[in-house]
Amino acid sequence: MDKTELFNHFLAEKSLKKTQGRDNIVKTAASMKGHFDAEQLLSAVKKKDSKISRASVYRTLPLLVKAELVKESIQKDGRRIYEFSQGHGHHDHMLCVQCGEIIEFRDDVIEQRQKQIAEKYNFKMTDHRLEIRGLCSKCTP
Amino acid sequence: MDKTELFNHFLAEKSLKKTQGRDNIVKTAASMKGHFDAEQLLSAVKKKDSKISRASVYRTLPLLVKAELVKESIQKDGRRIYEFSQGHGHHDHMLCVQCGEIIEFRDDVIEQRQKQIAEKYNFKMTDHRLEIRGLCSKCTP
DNA sequence: TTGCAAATGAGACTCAATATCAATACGGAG
DNA sequence: CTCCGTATTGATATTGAGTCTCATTTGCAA
Ligand SMILES: [Zn+2]
Ligand SMILES: [Zn+2]
Ligand SMILES: [Zn+2]
Ligand SMILES: [Zn+2]
Repeated sequence: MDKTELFNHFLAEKSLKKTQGRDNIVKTAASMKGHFDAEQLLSAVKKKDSKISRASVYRTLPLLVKAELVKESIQKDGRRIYEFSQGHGHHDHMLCVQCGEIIEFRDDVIEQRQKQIAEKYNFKMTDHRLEIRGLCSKCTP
Repeated sequence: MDKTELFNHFLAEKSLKKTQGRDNIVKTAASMKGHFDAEQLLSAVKKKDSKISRASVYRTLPLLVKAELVKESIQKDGRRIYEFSQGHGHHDHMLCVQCGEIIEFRDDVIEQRQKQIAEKYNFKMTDHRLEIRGLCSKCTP
């Protein structure tokens, strides 16, 4: 089942309607390489449907996040960025404050440890976000 | 050396001036319990000096962060929140999405592991942020 | 004290994100 | 398939945290 279909199932489950706008948005999001923000996605969608509105993109992005097709993260300046989940599952980020490069990683020790910590506090973890900031190898003097 | 003095030293080092406004802001920040945002701090400072401007608070907060007297974090909605460093050092957060409670924790296994991951990528970590989201014990059905 | 750069207050401004609302399009009932 | 109620949309106004501007004030060193 491909990503677009998955989204249609999600819409059906939630009694939301399958519309041309939403379809264009998922397909475009799926075609984005790497990280993008709402405005970049809007521009991209406009190439297919010049009448799409900014509001529709801003309204659809949270749906894609809920459907787990898109991952949202928040930068230091508070702006939201997204990336389409190309099936490579959960991962965390290292962000270079100099050149902006984003390195993705996944460490099972950390993942596991978080579960243990949550348990210790009787906290029911739904998700988490780990961002390591600093300088990447290219930017280290 | 108390926190206010520490800030004065910081100002001197950076050739910044010690002013009444900055003094009121540090002292007020130091008296804040738990987490607060810029507007809450502004209100609090206004009780001592009704003429303090929003801009001064917004200009001073980054100084407090640089001076390591205040810790800044960014919420899921992009807003910045702060907390005065009562000397209890680095810690990460668990945030209850239901009631908003913030649980602080520190886990050395995770702290250590992050250093190792950064090293593996020749990444020079300056700081990091880990936020675990979910439901606290009081909000679990 | 004097002089000047730094800092301030007040408010204009920015810009991502949200809200509004009339017009439109979806999709289930018939 | 057609009809109808409602979810969705586009266009635009509005919000709100945070930043910028600039005339005025303040700190501080000579
Ligand atoms: Zn993780
Ligand atoms: Zn870099
Ligand atoms: Zn940590
Ligand atoms: Zn709770």
